[in-house]
Amino acid sequence: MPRPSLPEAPERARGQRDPEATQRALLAAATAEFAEKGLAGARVDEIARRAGVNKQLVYHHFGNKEALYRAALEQVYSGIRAEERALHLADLPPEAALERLVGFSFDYLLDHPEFVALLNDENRQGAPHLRDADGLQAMHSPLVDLLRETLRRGGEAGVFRADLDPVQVYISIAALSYFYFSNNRTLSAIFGRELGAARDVAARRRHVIDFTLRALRP
Amino acid sequence: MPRPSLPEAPERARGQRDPEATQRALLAAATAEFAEKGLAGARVDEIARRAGVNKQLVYHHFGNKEALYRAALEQVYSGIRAEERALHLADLPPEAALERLVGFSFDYLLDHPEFVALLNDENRQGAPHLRDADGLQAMHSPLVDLLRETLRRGGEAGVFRADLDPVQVYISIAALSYFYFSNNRTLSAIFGRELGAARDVAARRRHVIDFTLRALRP
DNA sequence: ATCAACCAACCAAATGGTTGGATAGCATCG
DNA sequence: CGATGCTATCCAACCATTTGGTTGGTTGAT
Repeated sequence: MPRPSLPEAPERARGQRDPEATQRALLAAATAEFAEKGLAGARVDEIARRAGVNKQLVYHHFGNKEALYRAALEQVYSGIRAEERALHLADLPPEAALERLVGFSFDYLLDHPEFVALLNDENRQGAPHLRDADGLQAMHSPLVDLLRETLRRGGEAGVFRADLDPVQVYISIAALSYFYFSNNRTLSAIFGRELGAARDVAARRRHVIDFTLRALRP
Repeated sequence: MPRPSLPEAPERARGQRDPEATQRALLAAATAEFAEKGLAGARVDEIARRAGVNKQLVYHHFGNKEALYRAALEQVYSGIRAEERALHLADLPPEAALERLVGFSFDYLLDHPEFVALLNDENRQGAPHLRDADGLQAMHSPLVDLLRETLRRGGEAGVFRADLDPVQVYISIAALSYFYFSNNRTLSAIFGRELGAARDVAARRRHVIDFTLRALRP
């Protein structure tokens, strides 16, 4: 049985209510709109249209445009955190664990361009919405702890340097993948090469893993 | 004799004209405004106010808001390209040359936050303005050629791997510095540590150089 | 050398489409 | 029936762009 509605639109029998589905639809529409156009460029009318609901429901359920933006930000953040927590690296030998960690960082950004776009916009503004987000404490990525432990194990086993700062390494791992996606279009323009093509993406993935592992060797 | 005017405002004796100074002032004001608020968030009124000229001059000299944005983008790009061309690496041994190259990339972004901010905004939009910029051909960074040559020399001397792709290495070098600055606020929030402080910036600079040089070793 | 024509630089105010948000009322659920 | 989800309609503020000019420098014919 095919669903004719937009993917984001809540399915609602005539005259029925489903506030949770409405909020989900609004959040999904908002995430897409804010990712495409940023906070300033996004239009509340368009978000409501995409969600298939009346514009006033934005104000009813979220308060105002900026609060909706904050909700979208928090949601994409909690999305990546959830997947990060599902990574189990303790079972793997240090080098394999690190390869999985780096690969995960790369793959997640590849699969979630809206995360990159939203974070880009938020950072250009100076991250004012993330600063006073509720779950800021819980936002600290579990990856840093996983990384710290992996580096420690690798240091003991003699496959990694022993004097590594996990925070610096974490930032570098994130950087090598994030920059490739966030600046993909300008890089493609500069190099006259379509870096978004599957072939180039795969080559970049290999390079990032290789580059990182080599940098960590003793 | 102190000048009471804003730094961006053209000095103009009463009733005098100076179209070039006006355009410079508008470009400077536009760069700052677009960097702070993005294309969508920037206000033409505010740009004119910052430049100390009448709003209509934006239209007289540049055509419209988007053309002014493009001009600002092209200007910041030509700024970094100019400094890149001033780098002479051929005289240095490969490792020293690479250290200088990486250090330059880092320092330039540190000193030019408006470059990072503008590029962030342009990329989130999908880089439509850079795509049809006039000097696209001339935009190809001379750094890639410098890097290619440096890697070749290092490969022959046995201090670098011989199978390195200069484009991938260039992207990685740019990434390690760019991401730190572009995402500085969210990283600071996540780690609860002020990564913009001079101490942290210096530590990052050392890390980036070290990380890169180690990754390139045979 | 003078001056009238011309045009770029400049300005204040108007325009009109857009947009975030408000108001008022209807519908449905518990 | 009271509270909450929801819709239609409205509106004041905002904002990019246009209009309709004035002003000052330059040019070329006299």
